[in-house]
Amino acid sequence: MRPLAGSLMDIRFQPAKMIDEAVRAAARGVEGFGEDFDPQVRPADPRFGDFQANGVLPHAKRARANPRALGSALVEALEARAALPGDVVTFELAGPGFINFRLSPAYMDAWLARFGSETSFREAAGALRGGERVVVDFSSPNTAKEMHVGHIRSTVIGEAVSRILEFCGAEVTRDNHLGDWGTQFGMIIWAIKRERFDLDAPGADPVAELERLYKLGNAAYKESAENADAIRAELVKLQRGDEENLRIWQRISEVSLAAFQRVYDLLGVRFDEVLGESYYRDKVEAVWRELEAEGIAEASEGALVVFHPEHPRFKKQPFIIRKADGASNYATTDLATVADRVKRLAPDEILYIVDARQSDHFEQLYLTVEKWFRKTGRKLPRLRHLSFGTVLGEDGRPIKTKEGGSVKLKDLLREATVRARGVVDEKAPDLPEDERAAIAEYVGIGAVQYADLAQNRSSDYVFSWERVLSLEGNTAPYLLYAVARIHSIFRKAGEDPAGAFTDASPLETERELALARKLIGLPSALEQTLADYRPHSLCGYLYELAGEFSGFYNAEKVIVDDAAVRARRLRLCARTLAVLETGLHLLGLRTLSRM
RNA sequence: GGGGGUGUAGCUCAGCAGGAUAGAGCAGCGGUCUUCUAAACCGCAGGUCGUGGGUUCGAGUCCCGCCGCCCCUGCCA
Repeated sequence: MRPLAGSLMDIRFQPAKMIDEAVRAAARGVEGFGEDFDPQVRPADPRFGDFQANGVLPHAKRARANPRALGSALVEALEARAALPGDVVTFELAGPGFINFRLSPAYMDAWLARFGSETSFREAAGALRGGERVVVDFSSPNTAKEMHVGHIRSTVIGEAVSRILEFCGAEVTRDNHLGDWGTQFGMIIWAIKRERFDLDAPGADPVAELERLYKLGNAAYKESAENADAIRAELVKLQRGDEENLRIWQRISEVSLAAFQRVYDLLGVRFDEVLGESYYRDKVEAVWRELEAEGIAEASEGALVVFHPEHPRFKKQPFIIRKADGASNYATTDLATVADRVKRLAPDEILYIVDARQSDHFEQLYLTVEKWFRKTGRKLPRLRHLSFGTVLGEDGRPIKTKEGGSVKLKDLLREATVRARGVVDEKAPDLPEDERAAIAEYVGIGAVQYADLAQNRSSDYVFSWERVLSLEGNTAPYLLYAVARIHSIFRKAGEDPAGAFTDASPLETERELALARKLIGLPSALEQTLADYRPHSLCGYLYELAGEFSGFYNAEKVIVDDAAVRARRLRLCARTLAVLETGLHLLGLRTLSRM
């Protein structure tokens, strides 16, 4: 005999799944439902319950049946099966044919007892994406240049998506696909040699020096044909493997990476692989050879291109994989990259966290890879371009400095910290200096990360310091404050959030139940976030949870004399803390115990 | 010209494969600190969901037309 789908002895991390399975099983025995019936179990408006099944309505429509009649037959079958006993969840037919489900307070207590820490959440969530291998391609700055605001969304979203995937059981490879083999190197190398610039003593701000040298070379290139020839010659020497130029190039990469790493450390970003375009330089020949041999690529206007005759647009718009001058471009390296990743890592999915302007490029890349891999018998992973919009200034134009240049990421993060410091000094002047500095960094940088993540990634967003660092609304400071307040409660109570709270009496008040309901919504929030890789879903959930907590905190005294009430409220606090901290960590933020 | 994105409250945004009375925050107005952090909470007010059709029991969500803004459209990435 199969164990019951739900019982207080066997608490599932995802109550929605428990309900879904029970409804499907019940439907199999009811006239009018087929195997294809999808109950469409969703989190519900609290007015109606914890979950609702909407599937009866569209099913009745297809079957030209009365939805109420179908619905009540299904509800009866559900009652008869006892897979969802009344001490676990109650349900009823409502409205035109919805089925509303309400988890019992006893079930909520049991859930809170069973799942209580980042570790237990991680274990349970591991089923969501267990066994999948995913490559996440993100950040990808160009060496010899500063990281600027243009890199922030890719970096922050990529890290958050990676963390969430890992948390849900996937085996993730984070790859920083650096732009480290471009034409800029001819200019820089030329300028470095001319200045006899010492790359081993590059000064306080090495990347700024590199940018200066690049500009010098760039100006010289335009200045005279003689310079231009010399600069091109340096690039050719590098690409042919000239030892000195390769050594300079290598040093430039090291200096750049060290600077990137400082930004990554602030943002909590790490990579498993840093394979820039240079890594693929001996792999592009094979791409050209294979695509030509398979008849996928053709010569056109001197270049090697791929057309897709079956596609309305790409039958005319070429995917250029070799320039007329014989050089590779990013299409070439992206093709080589997919082949290399498939060979080494055999991923099920590759995610490209790249801005929306490059969607044509990725569409063409996928079409090409599909044909190429099919013909050559390679395993085709799912390829997904997770596009995102532009960061705009308050004038609605892409964000720039007053001078019109691009805003450097390290300057942005520094300004965030400085601004946050001002608030900390005002709000918490009694804390020691070093702690105020730490709070300012966590809050300031977290605020910038969060502002980016809380926004639906597909739209542009307007960056405003006032809103980012606001202490109200869906912001990092608000969430971090909620976390700090909960820590404070435990300090005051002299208890440990990791405690067992065995004395806890059953949840009772409306506020308690509402908060518990929201806590149990974590799995649904993770699922929804993963469904389309949109971290703002998780942000929205955390914000609602923090709001629910604030309401609870304001209405119900936690530290009370009655030991049982105190224990159950402390347990709610501990669980809220665990979910908030888990969620914020998944987004890449660092949390605080005081602020 | 073709394609993609976007248009929801004064502002910034949510609204999950169509589902129950469209939600937040800011700004505005009014309340709440002798009690666990007031960086908080509670309340009031604010909407022809760009626009015109269509599909159906039901449309902010799907389809078609139109309008505004952003972006892409052969050798940058």
